[in-house]
Amino acid sequence: MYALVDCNNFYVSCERLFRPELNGKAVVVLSNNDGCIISRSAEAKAMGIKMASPYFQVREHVDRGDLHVFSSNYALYGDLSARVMEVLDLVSPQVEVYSIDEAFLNLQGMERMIDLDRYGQEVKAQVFQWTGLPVCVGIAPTKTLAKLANYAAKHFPQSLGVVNLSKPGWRERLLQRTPVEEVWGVGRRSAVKLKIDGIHTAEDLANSDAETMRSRYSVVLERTILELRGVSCIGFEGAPEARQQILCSRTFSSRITRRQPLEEAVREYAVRAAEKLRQDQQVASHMAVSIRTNPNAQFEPRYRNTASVKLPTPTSDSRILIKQAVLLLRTIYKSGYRYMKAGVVLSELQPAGNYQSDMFCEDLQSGKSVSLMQTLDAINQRYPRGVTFAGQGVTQDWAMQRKFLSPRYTSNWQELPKVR
DNA sequence: TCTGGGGTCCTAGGACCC
DNA sequence: TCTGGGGTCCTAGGACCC
Repeated sequence: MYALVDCNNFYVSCERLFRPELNGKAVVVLSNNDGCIISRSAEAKAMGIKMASPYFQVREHVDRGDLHVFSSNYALYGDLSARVMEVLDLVSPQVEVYSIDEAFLNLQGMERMIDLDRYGQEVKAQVFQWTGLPVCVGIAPTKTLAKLANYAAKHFPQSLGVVNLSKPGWRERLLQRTPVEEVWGVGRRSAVKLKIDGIHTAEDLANSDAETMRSRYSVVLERTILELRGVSCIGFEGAPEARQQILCSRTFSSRITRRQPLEEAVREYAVRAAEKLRQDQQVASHMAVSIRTNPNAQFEPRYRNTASVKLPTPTSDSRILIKQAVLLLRTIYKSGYRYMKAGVVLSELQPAGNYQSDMFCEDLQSGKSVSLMQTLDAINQRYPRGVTFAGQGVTQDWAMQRKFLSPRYTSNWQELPKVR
């Protein structure tokens, strides 16, 4: 038995926590660079504002004053997320953090000892009391059904935010009422195809022939079908697996037309990726750099390209990664384009200090390199951007735009909320 | 004018081995 | 007219998640 605890409109709820006057108002949070809408309050949804729609399409509402808008503030959301997870750790024996705003609880064996509906209500009340953030809870024998239960808890107010599908009859009724595209694991592409095949509801999907669906769609969809029938195929993962790749990419605040600022950006992303790598105590042996123009632009030349390299020996040294990133960029850079975005991907990751070195190459991960990077990280942790590489650029005019950024209320002494 | 960022898993097809 | 059978590994691309 699983519970899925999911925060309601998480980013919007985080912003409202420190701006309570916005409760009951239409609020949205934008993606990086103030591009798209990625979180909406119930009121914003009711206005017909769609998920992922570009900001400029709803700017009218903002100008009229009937919509409040925030830039993404990940320092704030990350900190509040950690607090929610801490509460869940206290109320549940096993927690699997699934994303920034949701977690699965493993309730195996508990159903015989406690009333699950009441437990769900207690979890919800506890998170709200200790963090101020509203959550909904879905309880069911498989993860896919727990996701569905959570969907129901959010959509049917009479549920009071908790739905338990282990009660007889509930699962069938919910499957009948749920459109197939709301099922976890059914994306846009499959939903279109499923409807052509006459499968419109979660119930239709659960009743379809799993074998046939596997060959017509995929083994992933077959698992979803079994999960909807109550056969658990997706296991509980208490301890998170080591990451397989680290990606750092950003859209620029405005288009870049020269090589030099593009190189700055790529160095910056390589440094960011290397920092994450060291944080995970891993090293990488593969790197890719990609650049692209605006794929949505109708009337200007489009270009996108990626170059990659296998590193001679695995490393997490920023200096080496910067150098490689720039070399890769120079192989794909073409002048005459308006570049919109660049990215760096590190892959083939392994635990640091536990890899096969190359007999014919000098080991890049020498003792001096390790202690230099440790020093760098220690300084920058205390004083963000305290030490940078000159090539990362000083003014970084291309850096992303966040015009509606709220203070880092919980993670920066200078930005603590003031009570008058 | 203006459209995010960071991940995972699966599959098909090519290249290769004996 | 007619050219085997059984594998592995790698990569790119698609689909999905939040």
